[in-house]
Amino acid sequence: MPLYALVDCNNFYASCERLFRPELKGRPVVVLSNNDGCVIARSAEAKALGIPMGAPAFQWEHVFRRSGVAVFSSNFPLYGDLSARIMSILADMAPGVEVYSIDEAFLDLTGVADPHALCRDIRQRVLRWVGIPVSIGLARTKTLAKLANRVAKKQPEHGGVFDLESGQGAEAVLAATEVGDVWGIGPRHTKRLWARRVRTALDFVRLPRTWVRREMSVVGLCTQLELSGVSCLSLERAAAPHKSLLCSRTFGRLVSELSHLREAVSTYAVRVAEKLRREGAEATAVQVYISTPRHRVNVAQHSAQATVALASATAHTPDIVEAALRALADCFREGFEYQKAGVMLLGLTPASARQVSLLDLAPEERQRQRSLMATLDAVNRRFGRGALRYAITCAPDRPWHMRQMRRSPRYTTSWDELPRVG
DNA sequence: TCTGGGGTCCTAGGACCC
DNA sequence: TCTGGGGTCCTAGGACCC
Repeated sequence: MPLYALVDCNNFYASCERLFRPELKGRPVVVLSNNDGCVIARSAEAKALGIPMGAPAFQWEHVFRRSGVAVFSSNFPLYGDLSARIMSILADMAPGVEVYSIDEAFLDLTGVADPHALCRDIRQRVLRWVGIPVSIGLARTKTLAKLANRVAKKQPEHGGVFDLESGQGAEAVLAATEVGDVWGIGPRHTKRLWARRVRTALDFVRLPRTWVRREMSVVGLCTQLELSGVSCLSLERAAAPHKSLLCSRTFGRLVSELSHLREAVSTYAVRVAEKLRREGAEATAVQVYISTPRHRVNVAQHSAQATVALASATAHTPDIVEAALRALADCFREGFEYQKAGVMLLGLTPASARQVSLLDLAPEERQRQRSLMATLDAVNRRFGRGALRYAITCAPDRPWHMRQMRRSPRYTTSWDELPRVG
């Protein structure tokens, strides 16, 4: 029988921030999304104050003040660095690891003699070496391991590790879990399931397979089978190459001028092209989207997207910027106040295995472009992002720049911001 | 005044081909 | 009166995840 573990960092971003501010132990901590828009992580104390996930920050400002909540802008370089340290510990200790997200990993513990003991050791080591508390759930399928993880988190008496295969088994846990809390069942399906009086994970398992297949596609069926103990999802040891890459931002304030949108879109195009080269990939199409605020009534709304195909697969920034600006011209309408824009690269292929096309540049010209980009990336790595910049992406302090008023120092990823000792 | 960013997969329907 | 059928590819939209 297969055995999976799900390792999940507790309140990851909040735990990261607290790591460097020990005086915040026991105090409520929240981390805000980009643009300081909404709450994306909460310490246990912040949860106890009733602050929900995704809460708009401005609506909770009074609670932050009244209850002495430590509020941080998000600091993804810091979280990414701590995540990498944790993942490398897992890779050392477990036979198979799938890094599922920045704060989660599945382990394949099939055949391990004492999996529960191993998980306790993992938990101890991550806590001691990195300082981040994790919870671990064990079960015969990934979806059940997710469920077991919830139990490990919610019931401290288990010491942070819960094994669904021992004790009274899965059924009691399924009966005690709301169907919407199951991994793979989102708000839409939850609503429809409630309408059919399906309230718990156990109710869901007992639905006819044919109904689940028809109404929730093979994805829903897979979830149902996994909950019943039949493993459909296997461990993906190697990360699959990306099929698309995106850079998008909400603006610091609304933008109606095309020239500002062109600056923003160019900036995002440059950024996403850097990601593309870091992955060793090339794109075959560029998609741009722009939109006005979602949450307003009585204001003219407009959102649009346009896709421009590239002549051939490329990772050359000027080509990508040019295509993005053409797509933007297709989307843009005069007279609207835009709040957000994004640039997506589609049809990604490995740079090493490119298709030869009649429209291709001469090989020497392509080589010239590649060395130019490699030089650019090297300079920006060495001297910081934006050391070498395209003219159109423009200087700091543009009106569309996002707000980020409360960022913590980049303790582990920026020489200027290392923590001081003594 | 103020509501994130970055992904994946599935399905239905249309275009197109033979 | 009668107006094929099957396959593939692409796209848009929906749903989910963290």
